[in-house]
Amino acid sequence: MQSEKEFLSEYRMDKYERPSVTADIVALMIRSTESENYRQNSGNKLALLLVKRGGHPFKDHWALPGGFMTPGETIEECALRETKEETNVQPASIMPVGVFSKPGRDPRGWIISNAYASIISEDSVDQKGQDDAQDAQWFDVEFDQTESGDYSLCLTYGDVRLNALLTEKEEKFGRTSFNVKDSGGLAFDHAEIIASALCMLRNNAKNFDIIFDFLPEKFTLSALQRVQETIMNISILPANFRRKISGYVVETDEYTQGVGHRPAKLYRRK
Amino acid sequence: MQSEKEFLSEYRMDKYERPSVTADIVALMIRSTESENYRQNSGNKLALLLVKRGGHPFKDHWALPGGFMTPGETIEECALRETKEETNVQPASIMPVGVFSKPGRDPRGWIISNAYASIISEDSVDQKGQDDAQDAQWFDVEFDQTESGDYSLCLTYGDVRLNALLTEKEEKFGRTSFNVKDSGGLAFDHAEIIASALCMLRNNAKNFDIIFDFLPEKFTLSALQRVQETIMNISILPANFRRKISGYVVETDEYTQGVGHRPAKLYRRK
DNA sequence: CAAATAGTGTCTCTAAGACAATATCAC
DNA sequence: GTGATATTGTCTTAGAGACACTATTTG
Repeated sequence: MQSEKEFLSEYRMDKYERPSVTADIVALMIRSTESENYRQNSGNKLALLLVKRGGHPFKDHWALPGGFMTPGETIEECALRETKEETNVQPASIMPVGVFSKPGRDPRGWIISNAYASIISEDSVDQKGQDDAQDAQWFDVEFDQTESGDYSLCLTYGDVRLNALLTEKEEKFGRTSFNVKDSGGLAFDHAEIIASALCMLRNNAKNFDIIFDFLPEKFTLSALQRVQETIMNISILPANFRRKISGYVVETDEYTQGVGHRPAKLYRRK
Repeated sequence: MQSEKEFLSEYRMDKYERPSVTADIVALMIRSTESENYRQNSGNKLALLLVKRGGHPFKDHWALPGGFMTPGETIEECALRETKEETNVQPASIMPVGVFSKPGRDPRGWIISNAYASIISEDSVDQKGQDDAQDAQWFDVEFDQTESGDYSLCLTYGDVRLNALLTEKEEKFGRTSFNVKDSGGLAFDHAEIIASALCMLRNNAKNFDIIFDFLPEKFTLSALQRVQETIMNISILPANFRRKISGYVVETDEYTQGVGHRPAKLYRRK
């Protein structure tokens, strides 16, 4: 009779074929857009980090940052490590998006992707340091449902414009999955991953689960409101937003200064 | 300059070390418990399928069914296949629970688990066929929060009683993760996986996302209500449940028969 | 008729959306 | 003062929970 110790010493991992496992990162940030009027608050745009692929496959196409899982780390640690490597920043939080494992999704072979959304707060990003370092750029994100029911994902950076088109495949357990009609030039199945992540982000923004992570520690309520509006692509009446959020924040005794209008109290997450 | 075709023909998958990937299945069913009174409707209990391990490691311990992912299938297909192999039944739906990849979680080596909850409707299970076939058994589930804030997971099948104890580690994005204080004899990190799945199940039962999958195509509203009550471990007033569910069901013109009291209309999912 | 579930109506309370009104700063 | 945002208050409406009541079957 074999003991467990004996069994383990003789166990061969290469008995079965194994896939390569990656973590792919949907790194998201909310950027403020300058307004022409010095009095007006800045607007907000959702931004997504893409990397231009330097090698095959999908050479010169834009792709999500990510990389292979290595022994001794969890898949979440892998996602954090990859985010840090590509953005030079510790994300405020990472959110699991799903496992993408359709055969043929990667021409190199059997590679399955664990997708994570990485929430980055604008103030923590060293815009310069990471921009010239490599072909990584923050793209503006537009993600809308068309009249026909399909979803249009539009990513722009300067003159570069990636326009993907997707159909809703299934809506289960609060997660939406997609079929890609047109990848818009994005590498692999990354259009599908991005759309899934954005849908999930919108769902989680409803209950204030992630909106704090886009902002620094202290923030105004209207900045927080703009984050939720930007993510969910809706507009909210300030009075109602304040009432709903009141249970999730605590006020500090600090105020904004020199904003050209009445200063706002700064709040902290409760 | 190398073309993509050339690159791919020379690409070696074994350049990096790779993990083994499994799908582990939290197969759940709602079993009706007989009542002593012929007039009373049957009660409900949540049941979970466990397999007694025949070989090392964790020989003779109870574990979740599951198995290694094979080339040419998605991880969801793998979960469906494994469920079918262990329960002899096509699950009504599978719900992703999470990826469990902590180093050391499996003594055999680098093995990461994709956990899925499989919802099985009672009428579809061939209780006998699968029971004597192997050491797979349906356990009654009790999952409660104690006064101290910890969670107690109690699984019983006849005289077998597995009693696990867990602490809440984190609650993010509507998902709860756990630390295992006492595995109760369950193999690997399966106590942690089961607790995560049950939490997620409760969350999804709120919005009626999964409760239909536990029942046959046609059902009474009170049966549906008992499913939600069983999963969420709460009790609901029938009048209020009917009002909330009314938008998600359509009535048929059939009724229950010979139940010892007023017959109920059968409904179908909308 | 009794026991049990099926099914309806209504009251209250809370929370969300709409909107009006006031407060306060930089210029 | 003007223009902008900050902040508060209130009206209305939708939905959830509680509860009382009626309906229908089997034995």
